[in-house]
Amino acid sequence: MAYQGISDSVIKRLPRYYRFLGELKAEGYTRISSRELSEKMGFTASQIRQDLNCFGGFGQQGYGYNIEILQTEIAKILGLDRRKTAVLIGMGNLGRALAMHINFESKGFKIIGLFDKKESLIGGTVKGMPIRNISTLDEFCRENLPEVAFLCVPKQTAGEISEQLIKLGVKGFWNFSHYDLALKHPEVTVENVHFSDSLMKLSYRLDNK
Amino acid sequence: MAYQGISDSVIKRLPRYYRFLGELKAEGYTRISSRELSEKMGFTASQIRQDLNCFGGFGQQGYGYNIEILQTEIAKILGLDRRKTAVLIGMGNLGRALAMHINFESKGFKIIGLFDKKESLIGGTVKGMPIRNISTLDEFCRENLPEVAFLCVPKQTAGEISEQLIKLGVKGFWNFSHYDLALKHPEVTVENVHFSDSLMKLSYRLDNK
DNA sequence: TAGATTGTTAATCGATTAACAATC
DNA sequence: TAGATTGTTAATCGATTAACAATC
Repeated sequence: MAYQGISDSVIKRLPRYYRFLGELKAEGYTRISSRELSEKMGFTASQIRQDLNCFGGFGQQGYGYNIEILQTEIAKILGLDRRKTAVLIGMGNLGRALAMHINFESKGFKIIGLFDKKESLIGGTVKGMPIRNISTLDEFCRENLPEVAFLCVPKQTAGEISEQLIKLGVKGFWNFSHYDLALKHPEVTVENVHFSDSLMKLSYRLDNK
Repeated sequence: MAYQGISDSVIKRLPRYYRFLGELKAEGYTRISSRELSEKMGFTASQIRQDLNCFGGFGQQGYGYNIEILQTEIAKILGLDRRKTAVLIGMGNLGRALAMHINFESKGFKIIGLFDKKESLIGGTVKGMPIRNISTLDEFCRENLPEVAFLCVPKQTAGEISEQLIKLGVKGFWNFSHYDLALKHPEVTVENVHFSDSLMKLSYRLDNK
């Protein structure tokens, strides 16, 4: 089931629904109405019903939504149940923090390879996985066919490496560099995390609230 | 100069303008038209002119925009020239990565204190700054009055600590936890960075492109 | 059945794009 | 002056909110 024509505005709210439903489930709730959910989440009830109805009628008139079922449906929509393989490029502080911190499995990803170019890092392990020499990336990818790459390298390196990865069949990037991947390669999926953009927004809002 | 009524849609594009103008400047350009900039950035020329005119007429008819001046103006709008003091709470992998990786000064921030509760971390240093015991946070804040906190603690801890910080006068948060600070404290400024939301969006788009 | 709440259509609001007069 | 390009108003498009009929 491939959805299309669903706007980004809707998609960006789905992880939040997923998270809140998980919390409600953990608190022992089994059902909830769009009005109650709206109060907890800060969206309007109307928006919640609109959003969910992009993907199907998960609710029941007069009753509301079954939390367990709804959360499972959203997980399916987000593709969390389909395991995607990933390589992590760049094992500096950030790459290491991601590798150690994040529960990738629960978000539908599995890291199958860690890479860096720095001699002092190569051969070390993180969470039991060896850090490989970036010079072996080509060979590794041809053998293991990762679908996605997490890019934790500086801007200067990002261009070359992403080019290489795309040729090797990588279809998506989680991009922490300031290299403008989406602009250069519109054919692949790019999700950016730009810390400095985020900080600048915070800066603006502190002064203009 | 406090702007208001400027929409979030506009604000979120400002860091990108700032970044691209910096690159153009580094490449030796001195002027650019909205049309040329639109081709480089992937926005429409119309949007660029609209965005910039929220804050003033920085261009010149028949000429375009002076890159140096425009970038400086955007820096002022974003408040990058006004130094805000910050404490970083939580020196696990993520907190450490941020402290080491990011050039806070150029984004208008200065970290004045690092905190954790873990005995093994306390007393260590990162970039020459000592990691302090979280139990001394109260005292430290009363003396040094940080304006902002970077929150790199797990969800369970985030509620209590943010409460404490708000009482101590902290006005803004860079929030990496899943604790819903903005919902609980609408009076403070909150900028969230949610890795898992970002990953889930990537997951969705991989399947539905 | 009566009450509640969804799914869905219509109305409103806001953001983006297009057009063009002002002006450098 | 003629050409270029902004600043700004008007038109369009999309997203959010409101309303309500369908239905559990």
